[in-house]
Amino acid sequence: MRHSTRPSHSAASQTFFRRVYALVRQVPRGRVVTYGQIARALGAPRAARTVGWAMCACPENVPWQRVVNARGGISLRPTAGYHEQRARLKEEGIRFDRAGRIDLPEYGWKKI
DNA sequence: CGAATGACCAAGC
DNA sequence: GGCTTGGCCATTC
Repeated sequence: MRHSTRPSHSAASQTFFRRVYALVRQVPRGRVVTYGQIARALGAPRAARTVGWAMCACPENVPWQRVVNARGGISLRPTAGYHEQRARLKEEGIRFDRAGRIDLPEYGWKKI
């Protein structure tokens, strides 16, 4: 559907960001995915940084807290955002080890 | 259009 | 286990 009267160029573009958000929205509660996984799933295995940039501008309907780095850690520096993400994940039942990292084999979203 | 940006990643010490 | 370095890439200015 959609013949969308897009202003011009890039109907296929749709912006990489948008696809990132669409994917993150599918991550179930209590599960996490990494930036690299998202990049690979979108066909851009080397665009993990871009995924991170996308999260920086992520809209409200996206469970951004479920996106962590390849080591199972929270990428945000120990700021308010860091504590909020950690609190939200704990609230979803996810446990952190002493180094503040998540066990990806256990909590990683299997579907991706 | 060139340069800067950034919530990454893998490899090396 | 932790810190540093170089490479990556879509988006913004």
